[in-house]
Amino acid sequence: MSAAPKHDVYQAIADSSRREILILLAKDDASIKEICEHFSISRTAIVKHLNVLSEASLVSDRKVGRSKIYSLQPEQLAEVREWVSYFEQFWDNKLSMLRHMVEENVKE
Amino acid sequence: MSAAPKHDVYQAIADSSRREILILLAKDDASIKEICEHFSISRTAIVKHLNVLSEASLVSDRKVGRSKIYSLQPEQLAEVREWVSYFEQFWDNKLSMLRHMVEENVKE
DNA sequence: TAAACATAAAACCAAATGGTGTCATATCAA
DNA sequence: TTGATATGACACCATTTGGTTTTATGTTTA
Repeated sequence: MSAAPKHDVYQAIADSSRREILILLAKDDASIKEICEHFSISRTAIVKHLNVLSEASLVSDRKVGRSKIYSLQPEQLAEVREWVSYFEQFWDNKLSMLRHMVEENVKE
Repeated sequence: MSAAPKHDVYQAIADSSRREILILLAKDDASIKEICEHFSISRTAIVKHLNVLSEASLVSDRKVGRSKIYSLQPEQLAEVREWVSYFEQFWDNKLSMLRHMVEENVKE
């Protein structure tokens, strides 16, 4: 569907600032300036984090006037979800059993 | 429940060698030597990865004779699963809706 | 006891990471 | 047109990361 991401999604979500940015964007699209207002670090640092998220295809952006608006694009998180779910059988409980059963049935 | 991990779980799973080690340990406990046999990097590098996983409480170890046996301890992955699942509502489908509904009911 | 084995520990290194500050460019508004 | 605003682009820095090699220690086993 798209070029191989330079930064993989695991690396992208390894940083807590980047995870916070994703949570922010889940609530609403935001410009760089708006995102910066939620953090104490410099704009340059935020932009770097946004670039990492962008390379991992976790966000998209569009230019509007002099603003650059970022949107959440969470599809790549599915890879993480699937990787983690492999391990659920080892720490398990009724809930994850049910989830596994449901997913297996749906896939068929 | 336990001391705060020095390395958090997101950082621990950010590296692909460490993810592979976890997959390996999911199949069976293994000594450092056995783990090394699955990789081309040096034993020292493997030991460092194991230390990171250990600090994140994703593995435990026990000494048996001259061997050190590592075991998977996947409970901390629940944090990642929960974080990721927050985003499912933004990309997913009937399946995640069902999952969310099921979980909400179970928790009550 | 001596050789072989499995791990531990330390010193070192290049590159990546997460951060900074400064200056330039484009756009909007008065 | 001019000033304020929002972003882009650099250059720089300290620390961490992922890797190496070398040397030492503890444990079997022949």
